Amino acid sequence: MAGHLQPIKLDSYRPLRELVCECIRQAITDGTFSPGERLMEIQLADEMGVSRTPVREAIRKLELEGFVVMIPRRGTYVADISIRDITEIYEIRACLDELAAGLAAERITDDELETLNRLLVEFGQYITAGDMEKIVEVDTAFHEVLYTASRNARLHSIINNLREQVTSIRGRSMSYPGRLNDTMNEHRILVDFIAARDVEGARNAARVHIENAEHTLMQSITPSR
Amino acid sequence: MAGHLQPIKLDSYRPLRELVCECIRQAITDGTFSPGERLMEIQLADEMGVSRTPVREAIRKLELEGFVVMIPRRGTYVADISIRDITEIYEIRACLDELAAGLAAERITDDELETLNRLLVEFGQYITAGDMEKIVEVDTAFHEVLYTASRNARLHSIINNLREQVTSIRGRSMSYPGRLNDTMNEHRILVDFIAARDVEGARNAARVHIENAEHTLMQSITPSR
DNA sequence: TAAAATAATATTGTATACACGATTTTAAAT
DNA sequence: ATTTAAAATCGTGTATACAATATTATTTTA
Repeated sequence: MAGHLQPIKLDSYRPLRELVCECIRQAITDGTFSPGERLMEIQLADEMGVSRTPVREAIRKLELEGFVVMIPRRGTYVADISIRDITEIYEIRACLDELAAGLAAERITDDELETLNRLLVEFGQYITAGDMEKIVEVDTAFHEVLYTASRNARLHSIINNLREQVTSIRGRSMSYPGRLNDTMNEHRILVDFIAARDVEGARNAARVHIENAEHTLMQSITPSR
Repeated sequence: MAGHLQPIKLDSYRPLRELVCECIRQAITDGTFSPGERLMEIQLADEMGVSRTPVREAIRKLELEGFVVMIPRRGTYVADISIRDITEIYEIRACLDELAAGLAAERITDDELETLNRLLVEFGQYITAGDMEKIVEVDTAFHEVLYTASRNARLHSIINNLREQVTSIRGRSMSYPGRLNDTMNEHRILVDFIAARDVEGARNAARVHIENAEHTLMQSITPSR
């Protein structure tokens, strides 16, 4: 096993299974658990200081979200992401992000537009400062506002899920030379189209952005082949 | 409570939670449980002759799939579908079915194409015979082959989930005058474009089909307003 | 020594027991 | 009669216990 999990702090009012689920998901996306690694219920439960019951329910959820793979009677394994997976995910995302951008161009509020512009400025500042943690935070906030502006909660959650499925490897893509600035520029273009209420322009900008992101991700995964 | 559930037959090798999950999902989609109805774990467990554990895990899954809504410490309720939900779902489906049709036009095998044509013929025969059960069966098989042909398993499962979320009310849409024949014709057009490997044509046909299905569904839900 | 069979162990699947919180019912007071 | 408070009831949340199965280790046999 790669690393440790911190014990669950049950200060919250939320069900344990939720906390446990987030804890394991976090551990998967931040690399504490490696792809293919086996997750054993008793071990996880002990490390987090809870019983197997909430752990099991959390694992069921993670299975649906695609973070783990369950083989009945055999156990649970951290999902391994393949080239094929990335292709599938970005095939769908190109389509859904295009949809979301078009809807946002029609439905976004002035407040949200202002927030997007502010986040873009912050994004640039953190690139200059080289603060990776903040960059990820601002990027996440940016997409959150964008997808909210589509006014389609299901669309929002489907895209979020697809995004999360590649978070474990997105780090590599972000450290790809020049990719951060490209990302910012592509976001800038997208926001400008949305601000102009140009649906077609926004859709194209979104598609281009996703296709570039996929391309970089692929490059950073298969570096020297 | 509306109706009864049959006890789970554990002839199978699959985990109980899977069987229980399908049983409850079936009961929701076929109307045994009404929207808004409360689902109580002990009661469900007793009716199916199992313990609460697999029932709970099944409910977690159904929550992720959108069939039930859980309020912590309060209970589980059958999800109620609203006009807003339908709008959201079909907004996404128009986009994803378009994608799937385009991919299928590129990737379908001759065998699959043959199957689609055969299913279309059967569809027409069952319309003439007025056999609703068989119509649903053939329709499901048709879409299954189509989405498989897209060669994108995630896309397949996302669309399937969106489809299932409206199954509880799709019955009304299917009994809408003339809709079945329209459906068949639209499928015919789609298959012809796919057979001709015409990606753009297939995409358009798919979009039109979904938009029409949504329109009919809306009509049949708000009949006299 | 290698392969197969059998025993031991570990882990998942399911059931049950207990704890906590919410809701409802009942009683009392205004 | 209505409102409030308290207690009882009911259901979910969590923990633990038991059963079934898969894996590993060991022993036996070729």
